Amino acid sequence: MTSQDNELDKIRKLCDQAGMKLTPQRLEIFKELLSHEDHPSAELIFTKLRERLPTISLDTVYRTLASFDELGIIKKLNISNARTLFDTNIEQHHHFICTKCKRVEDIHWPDFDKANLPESVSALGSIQTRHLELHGICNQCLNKKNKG
Amino acid sequence: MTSQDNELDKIRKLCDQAGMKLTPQRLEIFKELLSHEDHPSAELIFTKLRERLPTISLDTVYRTLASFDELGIIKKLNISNARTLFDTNIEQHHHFICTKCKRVEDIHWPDFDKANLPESVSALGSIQTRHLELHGICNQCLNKKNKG
DNA sequence: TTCCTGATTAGGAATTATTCTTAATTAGGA
DNA sequence: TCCTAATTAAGAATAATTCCTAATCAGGAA
Ligand SMILES: [Mn+2]
Ligand SMILES: [Mn+2]
Ligand SMILES: [Zn+2]
Ligand SMILES: [Zn+2]
Repeated sequence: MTSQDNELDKIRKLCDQAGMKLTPQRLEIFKELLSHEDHPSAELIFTKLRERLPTISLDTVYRTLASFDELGIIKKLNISNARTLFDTNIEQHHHFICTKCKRVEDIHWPDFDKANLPESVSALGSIQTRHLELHGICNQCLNKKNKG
Repeated sequence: MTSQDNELDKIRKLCDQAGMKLTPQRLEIFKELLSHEDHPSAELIFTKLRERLPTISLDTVYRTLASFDELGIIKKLNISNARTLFDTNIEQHHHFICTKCKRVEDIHWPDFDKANLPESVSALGSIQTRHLELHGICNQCLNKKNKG
């Protein structure tokens, strides 16, 4: 059993539990997501997918990604005010964002994930998730600067 | 000398340093920002401002807020994929965001601001700012739920 | 099988936040 | 006063996302 089969089992179960049909479109969007390790946009998924599924519509991609987000299969990100990105990695992690080239890299920091929040925070409400954004200049952009 | 005079001095100096004229529009937008302790949108500033400056244009508000952001007078926030919010508080701080009502509250956590980042992070590039987003349900929404 | 029903989709129109274009206005310096 | 560069108002344009609707699909009942 390949790792993809494993993932396909997962989506079948999740759709079933949610009472959502696993249509060919949903299945293909899911498979396309599997081939992206990073943070694709709906537009990118749509464009790639159209190569082998020419009749897919952008609306279906948006709708399906929203459903997948609700099911917890992917995560919608709000890290730029341009297009929404989707995270194919649902493990708890954070992000580094290059202010020059907008590159988004995963950051893992389990010690921080476990750290207690200040007391003043619990006074605001019930906290469910924490997400750290580190902004700066990535190495690639730093190199360009030094050379150019 | 009132606290507002103090702030007005600040904007005069900053505009001067940046070689940017302090036009009546920019001054009024700045004064309007002073009256918002929270995270107003460009639209809100525009609407409020139009009451006493009926000819102001939305474009000028957007342009000026972008300039103020570049000068470091305010901070553009990307916490939702709806309208951009601007932070009138430029001191280092973080945010709690209610997933129900979209309320945005400031969080101060100086110990975290001083904490060293993991080594793997410095390998990605040069970090300039850190911004933590805590997502959850605010007390007001929790109360509504219990009552309703 | 055939019919019915509800879910889903494709396609395009609509929405909406933001930016762009352009002509008019402003203010300061020669 | 005249010139020039910066800035503005107004509305058009852009672009990401959502909405609308008719067509398609799939599963169950008859
Ligand atoms: Mn990620
Ligand atoms: Mn704030
Ligand atoms: Zn970069
Ligand atoms: Zn709330």
